[in-house]
Amino acid sequence: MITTRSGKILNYIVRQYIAKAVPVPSQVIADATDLGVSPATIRNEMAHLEKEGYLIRPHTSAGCIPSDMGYRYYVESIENLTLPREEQRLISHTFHQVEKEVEVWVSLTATLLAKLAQNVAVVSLPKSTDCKLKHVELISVQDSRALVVVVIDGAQVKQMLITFDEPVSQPTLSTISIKLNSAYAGLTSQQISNSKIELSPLEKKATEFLVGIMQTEDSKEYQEPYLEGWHFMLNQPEFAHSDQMSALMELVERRGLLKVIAPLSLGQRGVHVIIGKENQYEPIQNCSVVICRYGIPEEATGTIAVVGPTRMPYSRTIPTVYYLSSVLSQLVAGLYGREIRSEQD
Amino acid sequence: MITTRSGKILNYIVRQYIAKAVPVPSQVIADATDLGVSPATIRNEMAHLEKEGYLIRPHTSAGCIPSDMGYRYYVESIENLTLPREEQRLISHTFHQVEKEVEVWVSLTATLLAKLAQNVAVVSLPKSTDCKLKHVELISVQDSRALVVVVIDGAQVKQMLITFDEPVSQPTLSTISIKLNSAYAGLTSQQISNSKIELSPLEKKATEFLVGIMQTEDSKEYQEPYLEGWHFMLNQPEFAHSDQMSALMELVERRGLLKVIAPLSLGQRGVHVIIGKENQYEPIQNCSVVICRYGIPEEATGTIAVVGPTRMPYSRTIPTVYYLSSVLSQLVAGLYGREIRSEQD
DNA sequence: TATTAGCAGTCTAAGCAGGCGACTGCTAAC
DNA sequence: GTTAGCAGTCGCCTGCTTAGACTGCTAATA
Repeated sequence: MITTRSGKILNYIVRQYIAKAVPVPSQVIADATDLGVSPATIRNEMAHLEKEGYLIRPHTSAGCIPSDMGYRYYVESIENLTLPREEQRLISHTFHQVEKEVEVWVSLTATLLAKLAQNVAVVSLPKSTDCKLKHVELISVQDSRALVVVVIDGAQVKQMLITFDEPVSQPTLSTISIKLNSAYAGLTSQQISNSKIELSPLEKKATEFLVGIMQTEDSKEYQEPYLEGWHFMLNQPEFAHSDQMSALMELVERRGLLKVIAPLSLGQRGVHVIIGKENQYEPIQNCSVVICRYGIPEEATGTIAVVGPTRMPYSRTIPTVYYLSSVLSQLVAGLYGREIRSEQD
Repeated sequence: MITTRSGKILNYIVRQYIAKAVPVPSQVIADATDLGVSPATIRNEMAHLEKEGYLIRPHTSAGCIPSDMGYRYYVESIENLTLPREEQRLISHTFHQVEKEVEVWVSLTATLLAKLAQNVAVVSLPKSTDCKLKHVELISVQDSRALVVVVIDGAQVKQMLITFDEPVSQPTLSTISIKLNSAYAGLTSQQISNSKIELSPLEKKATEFLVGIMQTEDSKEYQEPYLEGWHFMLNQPEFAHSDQMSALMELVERRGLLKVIAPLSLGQRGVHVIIGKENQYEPIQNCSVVICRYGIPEEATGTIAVVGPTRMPYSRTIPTVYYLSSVLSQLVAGLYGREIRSEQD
């Protein structure tokens, strides 16, 4: 059971350890806090906290470091912080200066987040649940080859090469484009493949590809997120000289990171923190993940997250993730022709 | 001056050191080579090679390791190897199984290359020197907002959000698209902005954006290459416990790697190897780069490279890079409606 | 002159002992 | 419940020693 005083002590230990990465001795706590008690008393409390699992002692004659439980307590105590106005302004300013493209926004978010959180940032593109066709265009590349360009609701653009059995001219392709657009605009891949309009063989083939692209898009979960900030992690004392780093990177490069962390945030609003062993997958069990969904619920959402050592400056990371997610949400809402009121304004 | 015998010895030392990562003693050389001389003689030769700068001795009582010069000698002696037929087939097979998209090809190349070379692979998208417009399309997103989708020669598709001063309907946008296409198709950004046709204010604005996108594309040098294989590098004994890794990663994440290595291969055909201090930039001076251009010279080219420790299996890496570059060249040629004969078939 | 055997010399890596310093845990007093 | 004080523990650093791995040199040999 945690009392007011032991809570204060635990809190201080976590903050101090996050800042300095060395075990915190009782003397320092007595000096730095306003509890007005001696180191000996602090030690008694520390012994309690250790017994209850909030602290870990690397060895008998050393100070304490927080356990996952200790971090958890700390994180619960600091939630709903907001980013200083000043930084908020700086961030939105940066977004106003770049091209208006989803990819650019997401990539910028990753860069900013990595820099601000001094850790690995992971940001996925917003993904529609069941994407709707906005526009399709066929463009000749070579005699019998053409490019199918598909614009999906939410300003996503996908393309694919298609090879017909015979040479097809651009005018023919344009005619097909017009027909497909008028027939399919606004529909989902499901609806398109169910539609019963008359199609020439060429149109049929184009439709097949169109449906294929949209289905790929529908089934694409958490692919190729934007990743930044590896070097920050390598600079952390707990990773610099270990080979855990290598395992983590391999996970990432096999496109596994988002698959591992994203499900944790599904269906829940707000920022979530997963600490150490709370993670299900071994390679990140000495990491913490600060994660949040963004976008328009039920329509198009993405994931934004920070991965770092459990010893992570949560009090900065959490509001940063939160603010960036709300900025991204607003931008994405624009693409879908919606306006959402930011909760933070 | 290198004699036949000292050449053989140097060669063996390099191969052995690449394989084992430990200094090579004279005894081992005497045992493993067919020179029929004693370790003492080998030592004399080694002393020569050291004096001339081909070898380095980590300390007096240790075997030798190759210097950059030593690696250079070795690399010169093994160039124009080819990949075994079997592996070639395996690779092209893999390419036949994926979607026909440049991004997918390039990404697959990076993945394969990293795995085959067991090091960091860097592959940039092919870039046209002066890109030509293939097709442009305006698609309504929200009342006064639209998406400009631009297809560039070579199957690259770019898009950008545009905001008009007033709401514009999709039919109006379609009309503009048709006009712009008939006027601009096949032209470069230069030619488009010079063209003197009558334009409505809306068309003018669309043209501005179109030109903007194309110019961005023209000026985009070596941006956002596909990178894979970091974890292999972390596993290398020379990087596992050093912080050179961190510097290298930072360089990469500031989008600097290709800028650093790509100029080295410009205007030259074939595979190039840059060893250690031959690199101009400090963070990669203990790395080697195996690099090659691919694509259609004077039209659209990209870069494919492997970055790894100077102690790198060149005899595998060089042919792998070469073969993958020729595969990519052929694929890209298809997109531009050309056929090139592979030099390797 | 080129090669070689043999040995002394050099340097690393690994293991051990001792001392120092940093904290804690405990105890007994307040 | 709190505290001072002290004994005890443990990690870390230093210096020392030893074993082992190679080389460089020298003098003999073909």
